[in-house]
Amino acid sequence: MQVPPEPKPRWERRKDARPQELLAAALGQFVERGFAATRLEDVARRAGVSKGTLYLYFENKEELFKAVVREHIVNAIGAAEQTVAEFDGHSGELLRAILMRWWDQIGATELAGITKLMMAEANNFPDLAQFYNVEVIERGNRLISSVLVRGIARAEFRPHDTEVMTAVLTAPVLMLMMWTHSFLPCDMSALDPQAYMEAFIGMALNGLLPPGANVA
Amino acid sequence: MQVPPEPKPRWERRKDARPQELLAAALGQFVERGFAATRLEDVARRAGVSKGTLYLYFENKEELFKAVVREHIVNAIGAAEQTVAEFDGHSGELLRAILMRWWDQIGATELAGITKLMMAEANNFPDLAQFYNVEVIERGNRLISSVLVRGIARAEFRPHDTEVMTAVLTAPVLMLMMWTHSFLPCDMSALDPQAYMEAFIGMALNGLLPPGANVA
Amino acid sequence: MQVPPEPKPRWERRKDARPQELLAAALGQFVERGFAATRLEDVARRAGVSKGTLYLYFENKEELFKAVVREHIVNAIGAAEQTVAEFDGHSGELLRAILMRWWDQIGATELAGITKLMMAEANNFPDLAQFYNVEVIERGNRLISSVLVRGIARAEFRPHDTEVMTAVLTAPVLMLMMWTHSFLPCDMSALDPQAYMEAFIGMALNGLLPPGANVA
Amino acid sequence: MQVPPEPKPRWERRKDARPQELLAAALGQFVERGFAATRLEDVARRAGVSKGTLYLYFENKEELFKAVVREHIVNAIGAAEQTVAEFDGHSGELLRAILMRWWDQIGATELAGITKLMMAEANNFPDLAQFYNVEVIERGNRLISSVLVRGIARAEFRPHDTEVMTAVLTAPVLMLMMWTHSFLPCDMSALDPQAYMEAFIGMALNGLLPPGANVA
DNA sequence: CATGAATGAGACTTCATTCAT
DNA sequence: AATGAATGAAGTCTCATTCAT
Repeated sequence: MQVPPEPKPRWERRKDARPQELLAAALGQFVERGFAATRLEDVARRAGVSKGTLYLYFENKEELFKAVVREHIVNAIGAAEQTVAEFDGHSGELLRAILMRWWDQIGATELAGITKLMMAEANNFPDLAQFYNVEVIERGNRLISSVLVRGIARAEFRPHDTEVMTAVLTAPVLMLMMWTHSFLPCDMSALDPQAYMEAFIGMALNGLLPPGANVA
Repeated sequence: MQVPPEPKPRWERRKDARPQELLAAALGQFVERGFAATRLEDVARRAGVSKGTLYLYFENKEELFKAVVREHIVNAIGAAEQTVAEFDGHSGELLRAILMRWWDQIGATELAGITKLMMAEANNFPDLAQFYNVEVIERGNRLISSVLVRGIARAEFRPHDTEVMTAVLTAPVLMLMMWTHSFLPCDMSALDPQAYMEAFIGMALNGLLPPGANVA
Repeated sequence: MQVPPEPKPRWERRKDARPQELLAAALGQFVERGFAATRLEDVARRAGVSKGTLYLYFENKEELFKAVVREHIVNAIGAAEQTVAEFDGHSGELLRAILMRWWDQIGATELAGITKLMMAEANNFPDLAQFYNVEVIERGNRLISSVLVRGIARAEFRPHDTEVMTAVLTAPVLMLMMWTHSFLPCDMSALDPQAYMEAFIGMALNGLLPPGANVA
Repeated sequence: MQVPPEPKPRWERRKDARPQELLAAALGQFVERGFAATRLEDVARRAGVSKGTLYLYFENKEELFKAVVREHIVNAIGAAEQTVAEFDGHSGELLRAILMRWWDQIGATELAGITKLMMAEANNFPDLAQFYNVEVIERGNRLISSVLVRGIARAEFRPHDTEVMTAVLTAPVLMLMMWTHSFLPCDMSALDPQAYMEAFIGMALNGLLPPGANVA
């Protein structure tokens, strides 16, 4: 016999769902306007609540932003770390998989706006920068680096400085996110992200192969 | 015989110099704070004039910013176009030269802050975005593309979509500028620009070579 | 034979105790922060209930405050009136007793904070001022005055305007309360209340004695 | 021949007078409402300027308040110090003079509201309390104490602890100020300040005289 | 009885822009 | 040409009070 999960009264369900709704609204607004230019009143309106309600759930604007990042970005990194740990094949394929997945799950979504926002405003909000650096950047870089180290160890990549190469390899992806959320929305020069990613990864893998392994 | 241009009295020369001083002050402030966060009062103080004086020379904040861009960025592109037109050698070398020069003359200087600023705030200031896109981005992209076209035509590069590859190739440089003016000042992970540029260009040229031309 | 009042079941006793707990919490918060600056949320938290509960027992902030005053201050005055009625000795001793008792039972306790609060905020909350004036001030003044009248009648005090002298005599005590709850907490100049009260009463009694009765 | 003082242009005169106007408006508003309850917008309206103008002259609300105190209170103390230094007569007369003058120049004026305000809100604004304690209270107390010391030295006062007595003697004056700006405005019990001061000073001087010197 | 989520008016503070001098 | 005083809209955050559950 099934005991249906006791349905919470609407009012309480509301309470539980509220933070998610607020975070979703905040994400949208932050992505559209940036951190400084986002008005909490707009976030509230977007979530269908009053200004004051935001402060029931988040201490202030910065904490609201951090919550958005934790909710949407930090989790995704954990999943990627899992993938790397379990992968069993050519490091070039692993690198391709990780980068494409980064693009697909973050870069191609609204979330890329957060990455762009951080690059754009880190300077003006040192606390946020510190937070994001620890929770996202350093952790993400470690992930990419580990793939490069693996590739070199297995003689699938030519030897190189993996720290620097990590910066080089992440740059085009980051840049594509930036691009997508800066000039592209002003409907300037169209740019096909898939083609861009393919071109970049093709070139990169090619450039990483050990001497003599270059192929068409 | 040449008649030397009558030397202006000092106070009048000062009058002519005034806009330059204002632009220099504005550049510094924009780079440090970004467009929105720059207060005209700070620009004025930095230039040693009053707030009102700014409005004698520039209609408003946006026009002041455009003037900064014209003064410092647009000119540099013209010079680079010259270089390309006159170059006579392997396209890989030309590409390397153009990219390194971009880095040295813009990326490594205060001016990179403008590039970063535009990526960061284009969304919030569509007029600026439009202006910058026409005057800087499209023109700069045409320059890189022309080098790729040249390389393919001379069979020095493998065939590829030059538009996309331009985006890919500019990304790491742009990204390094962004980086330098976003997280690095918060003294996070140090990153050696020279090493970064070398790694990137090395990889890129390697990846662009025609099949079979790969070398150590 | 007395039939003891039927003992209420525990949960109901708790119900009866609830207002007392709320008043205690309110007293503490009002004393610490003042009337305007006290947040009902803090009162509620301090009492271990929710904000809404306060409104079940008290119509609003002002009524809550009035209840605190009635509970803690008004009662004390009644007791003092009793003492005066029953006293049988030199009026100087009676005055000393009343003043010392006022200090010991109110001034030296948390309750002095209410006196201070009223002086501080009467102006901004005329309704509270009116209430406090009738329930506390006028009644208290009548008490002191009656002692002075008694002293003059018995030729134990020199003749004087008892209304004015009441104000003069209450001033140092009131001031000590104010002091204790304004600058002293900021740990400024220490001041020994006992010494202060002794000095004041000694001087006052001395000043009140009939001509020729001055003693060391 | 008289050279009329060159009349400043209206605009500049305005600038010079502006801070005084603002301080006057602020004084009035602070006295009427207290510190926390004073809205800067009201101060501005009272001075006939816009809200923003206040911030041209004073960094924030606290600095505005400090400026009011410096302008109106601190100066008065200096003058009183002068009087004491120059006085040549019985210390009782000096004490009477100082206290009456304090009342006349501060207590009976709008400025008493500042004294009341500080007692009322010192607790909630520790920075202001600190400032006021150093600039006003300690300095004022030193002044009174010095008179008592003088009186004892000249055998015009009975020996006593001058620190404590200073607190006792200032209390009635302070209290009268408090009174005037707390309950009296609510037009409660009238109280004649002159009679109050006379009664207090008479009693106090009487109480301070050396043993045996008591007179009618 | 009790809860606590929600509201919304209102406070301080900032800054691009104007304009009398 | 230059000043700098003045404006006022806008943004973050607070809190007494209400009300559905």
